[in-house]
This record gives sequence, C-alpha cells and structure tokens, in this order.
Amino acid sequence: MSRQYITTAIDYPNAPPHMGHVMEKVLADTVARWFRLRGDEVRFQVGTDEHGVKIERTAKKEGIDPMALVDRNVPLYQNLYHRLQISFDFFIRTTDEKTHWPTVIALWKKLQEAKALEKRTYTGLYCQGCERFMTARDLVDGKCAIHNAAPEKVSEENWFLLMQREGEWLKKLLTQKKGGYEIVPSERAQETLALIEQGLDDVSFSRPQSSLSWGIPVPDDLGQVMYVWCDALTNYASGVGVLTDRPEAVWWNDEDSEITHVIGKDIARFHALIWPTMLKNAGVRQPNRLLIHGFLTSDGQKMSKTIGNVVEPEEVLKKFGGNPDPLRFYLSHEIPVGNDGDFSWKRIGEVYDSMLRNKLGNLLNRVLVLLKKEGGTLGDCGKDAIGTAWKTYAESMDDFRLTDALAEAMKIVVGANEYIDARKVWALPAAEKAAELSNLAERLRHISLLLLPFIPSTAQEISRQLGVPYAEKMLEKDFVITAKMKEWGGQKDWRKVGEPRILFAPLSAP
RNA sequence: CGCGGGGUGGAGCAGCCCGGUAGCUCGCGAGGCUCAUAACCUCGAGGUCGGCGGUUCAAAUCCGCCCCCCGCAACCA
Repeated sequence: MSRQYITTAIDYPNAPPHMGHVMEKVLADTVARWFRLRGDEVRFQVGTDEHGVKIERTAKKEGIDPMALVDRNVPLYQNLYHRLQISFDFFIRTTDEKTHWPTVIALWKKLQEAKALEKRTYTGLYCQGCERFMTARDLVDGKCAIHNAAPEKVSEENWFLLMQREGEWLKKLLTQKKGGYEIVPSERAQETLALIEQGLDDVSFSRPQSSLSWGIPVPDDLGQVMYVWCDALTNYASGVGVLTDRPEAVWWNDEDSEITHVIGKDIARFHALIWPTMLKNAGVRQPNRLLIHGFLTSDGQKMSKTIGNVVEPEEVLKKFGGNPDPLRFYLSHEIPVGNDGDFSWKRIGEVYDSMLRNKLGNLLNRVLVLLKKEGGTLGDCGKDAIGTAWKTYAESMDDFRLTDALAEAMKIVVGANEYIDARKVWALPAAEKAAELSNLAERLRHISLLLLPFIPSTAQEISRQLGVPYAEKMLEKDFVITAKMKEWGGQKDWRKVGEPRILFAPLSAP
C-alpha cells in the first residue's frame, strides 16, 4: 500500500472542452481508480490554466472580463468530467489566489534565492496583428502569413530561467533506473533526450505587464507578470500546498509518495525539462513519472474546425444516452497508452455493438436468464475458469498497458460465450446445469471487477444484477479489491442472483 | 542530412525492444445453435508485413539505403 498523487495537465478554458481533454482524463481516471482498487491511498487532481494572452484576447473579443470568461467556461469542464465519472479529488484553478498563488510565489522566490533566474532583454519579431512574437516558421518572405505585414523588432525585459546548465543533470534524472523521473511509455523518452542533446536554452519566465497583464505578478518586481511556466506547471505542487503550511503537502513531500503526471505528447518537453529544473532549483523533490498519451484524430485526420471533423464530447455522451462508458471503453480499448488514436462514429458504433452489447451484455443476460429459470440460486462455483488472468491483468495495469489489461478481461467474456455453446449449458440436466451456471456467474463476478477501473458504472451494474453483496460499495473511493474477491469462489456469502436487465440497448431502439 | 512517430489481408489496429506457426475488432462467405439484446459458436476466403540490399539455418522483427504519410521545431498551453 502506497500513497499515489496523480495529476492531469490543466486545461486551457478559452473554449469548451474537446475530445483531447477527454482522452487524457479518462486515462488518468482509469489509472487512479486502479490505484485505489489495488489498495493505494490516492489523490487525483485535474484543473484549469486560466491565465495568458489568449484568454485575455478571447475575453476582449467577447467584451467581458477575463475572469468572467473563465468563470463561465470552467464549469463546462467540471461538469463534463463529472458526467464522464472522472473521479478527481481536487480541481485546481490557477486564478485561485488562496490555493494556487502562495505556492507559485514561494517557488519564484526560491528560484530567485537560488540564482536560477536572471533578468535580460529579449528581442524578437512581433506581429501587431497577431499580437505575438513570430518564429521563422510563421513567416513567409519575412512577412506574417496572416496579416501580410512584416513584423517589427521588439525588445522587452524578461526574467529567464537558467536551463542551459541543466542538460547533464536532466539527462541523468530521466535515464536513471531507480529514483529517477520515468517517462512512460519509454519510447516517448527518446525525443526528449534528443532535445537535451541539441542543447538547452534558457526560457523566458516573465513578461512585461504591457504584453501580458492577465497573470500572477512577479514578486518584488512591479510591471512583470509570470509567464506560463511558473504559473501553470506549478499547479501540481500548489494543489497540495507545497511550500506552504497546508497539511496536504505530504502528498508531495513524503518520500514514499509516488507522483504521476498524465499529459499529452505535445507538452512532454516542458514537463520533462522545465518542471524538474524548477523543482531542483527550488529544493523541492522530483515527481516519479510522466505518463504520456498521444493525440486523437477524427476519421484519420487531425481534428480541425476548418475540416469540420471536430467531435464534441457532449455529442458522444448524448448518442449513448448520457452513459459515459461506451466512450470510456472505446478510448481504453482502442488506443494503447502513448499511441495516437482515431475517433470515428462508425468505429465507436462497432465497438459498442460487438464488444459491449453482443459479447459482454449478452453474456450477462443469457447467464442470468438461465439462472432465473432455475430459481436464481447459486451453488458451488466449481472449477476455476480464471486461471492467471488476475496476475496478467495486474501486471499490465501496473505497467500502464491499459489496453492489454482490458483485452485480458474481454478474453474471459469471449471464453465464457464459447464455453456456453460448447457445453450446451441450456440443454443440460438440471443438476449439471445449475453447477455450470454458478460457475459462469462466478466468471462474471470477476469480469465485473476487472472492468471496474475502465467502465465503473457498468461494472457495478453487472455486479448488482448478479446480486453480489458488495455491489453497492463498488464505486466508493475506499472500495478495495481484496485477495478474497480475486479468489475463485471467494465470495462465500453470495447465494442468489438479482434481476436481469439489458445492459446496453441497441442504438437504433427508440 | 533538424527531431520524433508511422507505412502489416477490404477498413482500423496489435506484434517489432528479447529474430523461429502473422494476432485482434469490423466487414465478407459457409455452417451450427436457439439459453440470450436477429445476439452466441465453428470453419473459411483474403496479407510477397512500403521498396531494395545485408546479417542469419531462420526477419514483420536486427543492420544499411531509398520512397511515402503525420506531428513537433521552444515563448505556441
């Protein structure tokens, strides 16, 4: 039993949430649920990154206050995550001056004391139309492609975080076997290490208020506002009050607390390079791992408003009558952690029909209906039909190979369907039939537990219909899968099944 | 030579690190069953694993070169 602190990237709420956000939260939630179920003490945090020029600009366009904009949009995220049954314990907002700011400001001061910050003049090409600095890539013939105007050279004072000197140290941190900052899946580590090889540059850590006003002021330097790094990355620490006297800080400070950041591949470099550098210089311990997921395309193409293939999470929920499990199952089943994945309406419909409805739902139903006809009483559950499934499953889950773990659970479903046909269970003499059905019910009890981190409410519903005594407690945060529960026939007080109901209805049904 | 990911039966993917019958879901064809949500089960057709070359008794899997697709390239969150 250990202590697990798990976070997701904080979302930028200048627009409503999209499928990319959902993919990340479902991944993190499945991991968090697994940790709880295996008996760990878990704190799971999500949140929003609410500062920056983009929010400022969007608010201006709408003629409202930045704060009003985020206050309007943030609930969209919270609401969606609740309906997806993301079991977060804490939601952090970077505009929260009580929770977030004290850690940020303390961290800044620590960095300054450690002489990790330096004030310099930054010179770059600034496009008035875009209201931002341009990179070589943005320019066509030296002009801004959007505004067809040459950007002007602008100089401004910035605080910089000194990163150049950290290359060797970072490389060691990211590659050392024990006690390092592990990148999962390991394939993702390569590009980050390659970046270090190319040499690191110092990063801008603040901007003048004239360029960025919507942010946290730099302490003791009026006119400077913190740039995204110190503000946003620090949420992981501020959420538990690192560098303050809040008691939750144990989640971070305790040596035996494991810290996992779940993020997308696009921001891996910041989390792998800038964040540890900040922590090191501030004298705060390092996280344990970075769990990186890929991107979601839609029908094979990048989701984009111009192509018009953007999929709204709300639409997907609506299609399945508000049930988040088809979407949760789809993401976990179809997309190996770390890989890019594709969302298509056709595919999710197929997965729903084939896996959830026909294989899983139908299995539960045929077993329960048969059992009901026999009086619904359970006898001895007979020969173990699970074998090493729990072991394989747990190994996969512990290694964050969620797709493999889910496949292991579905293998039992398919096996049970095959078995029913091979044995012609429905045609057996009464005594034998009863014995076989008890065995099948026991298989389903295990299946329900195996599915619990992935599709929690469906898993609970399966156990309810089976009449398993612990069914009502399964969604509580302190519910733990005990050794007894994993044992074949381990649930001695379970003698009677409940009423069969359709688990997943056909989509075409009214 | 900027960095990284990918190219596997009609579609979408796994396998590749640790070489040795090419696996899964869907689709297609035939059959079985009727307990069940027209669901379930069995069998089958369909792949020169992007191309060329190398290593090896043996390569989708290791090495080299080439072609194609997709992200990122640091102030953009």
